[in-house]
Amino acid sequence: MSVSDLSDLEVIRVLVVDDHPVVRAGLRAMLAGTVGFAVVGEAANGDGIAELALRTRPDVVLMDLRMGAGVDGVGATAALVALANPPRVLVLTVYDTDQDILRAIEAGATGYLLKDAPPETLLDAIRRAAAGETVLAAPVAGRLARRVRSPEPALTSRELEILGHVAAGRTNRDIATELHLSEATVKSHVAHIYVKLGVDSRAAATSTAITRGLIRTSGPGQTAGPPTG
Amino acid sequence: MSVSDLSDLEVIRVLVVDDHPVVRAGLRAMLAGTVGFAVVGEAANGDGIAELALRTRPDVVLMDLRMGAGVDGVGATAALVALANPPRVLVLTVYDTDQDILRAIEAGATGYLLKDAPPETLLDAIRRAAAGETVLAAPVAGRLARRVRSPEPALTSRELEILGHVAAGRTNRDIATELHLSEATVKSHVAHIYVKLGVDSRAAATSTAITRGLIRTSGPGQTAGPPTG
DNA sequence: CCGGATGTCATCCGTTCGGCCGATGCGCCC
DNA sequence: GGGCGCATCGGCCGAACGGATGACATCCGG
Repeated sequence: MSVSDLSDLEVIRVLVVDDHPVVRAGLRAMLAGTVGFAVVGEAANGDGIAELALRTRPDVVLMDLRMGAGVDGVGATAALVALANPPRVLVLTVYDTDQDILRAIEAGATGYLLKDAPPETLLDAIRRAAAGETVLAAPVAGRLARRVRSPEPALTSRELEILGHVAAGRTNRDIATELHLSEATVKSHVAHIYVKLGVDSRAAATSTAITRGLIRTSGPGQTAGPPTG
Repeated sequence: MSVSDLSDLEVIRVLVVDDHPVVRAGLRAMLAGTVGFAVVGEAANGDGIAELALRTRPDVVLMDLRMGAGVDGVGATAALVALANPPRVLVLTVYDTDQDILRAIEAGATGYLLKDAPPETLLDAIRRAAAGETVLAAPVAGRLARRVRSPEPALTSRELEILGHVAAGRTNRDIATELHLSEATVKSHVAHIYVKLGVDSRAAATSTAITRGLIRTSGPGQTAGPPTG
């Protein structure tokens, strides 16, 4: 009972959404040790984020993008900006891939920061976000600028689907069978993918797809079991 | 002036190495709010970590693995365990790939935790580590167990080299030329790689290599420049 | 000293790929 | 109505790939 009772005046009310307890503790500590900020709530994922926002009435929501379980950052951001009196959503993540950045901004995020940002930068960003200003981390801004200068053609959903199978090591024929297509059609899609990615082989396409976050790799979770003997 | 003056008795001295200010603040806050712990130092990377350890004399070092610049976690861990009176190194990271885990443990880490661990788990792990106990997060232990059950054959350095080129989209002939080899030799290596990875195409090998952290991808940094027109 | 792993090279052969040309149909927007 | 992007097909062909099999040299450890 102290700062948070000053009835919204001068104090920026912050809601922290991050699945890492350590990160939440860090943000809480940083904001508690600075005048002008009040952490009004926390969540480990996007589940019920709208209700939480209505209850805690934050000015700024610090949002992690990828969270282990539950609604992810993009979905939570979309849910928040759809509110009647939406808070500003400031994405705070370790990932700076084009895909993540674009999806977050499209979802309505006011800013995009990286977790390795120094405290002053972070505090300043929250203030700017609260004021309605768009704030982007330098590397993020660079990516967006580069993207505008040389717009990378977006893959269609069909192409992304095919790309996923290609990265999984499937042959054109396998993909054709699985998607109920002609092999010629698959080859056509693959050729288009190559052009758009600036690539000329399945391996290179796979590499590009993964590093750009175009496809979701199941990760090395299920080991294919090499010799298995 | 209080806890840290109790001359090493009852208090576990902790050194935090992490390139994220937010994470450092979080660990500091969590440990400061718990009796029996004292944060005696911080670092953003592994540079000069040995000297810092000698000066601050930590019982446990909380070590991040991948740090933006400077000496990485594995190197820092190795430097620490080589000291005369080495502190226990507890790796605290978000990555749970086989490669990261193995390299950290080989370097001499006492434990391996994931950053999404709840505070109690983390505090308990630090206590156990200080007592000399090996402590592994559940998912990490599972990976190691699975690896023991079905030991994944390690790729030789030559094979890793070839794999890197394969993942870059090079043809066998290109690789042969670049490495001054016969194309037959490259094919032979690639075949061995397939067997060891449990795979049968370059795309699948690329996918496996990246998700398992076997190769270092330059990332989507330098856009191949698709149509460039 | 011999077995095993590693690295090097070779031949053969069927399959797949990638590039190139073409075509049709559909929805959308100016 | 006429593009234009997208998705769907077809054929052709040279190059590359993947699998099988064998060979030889080196090095290391039992």
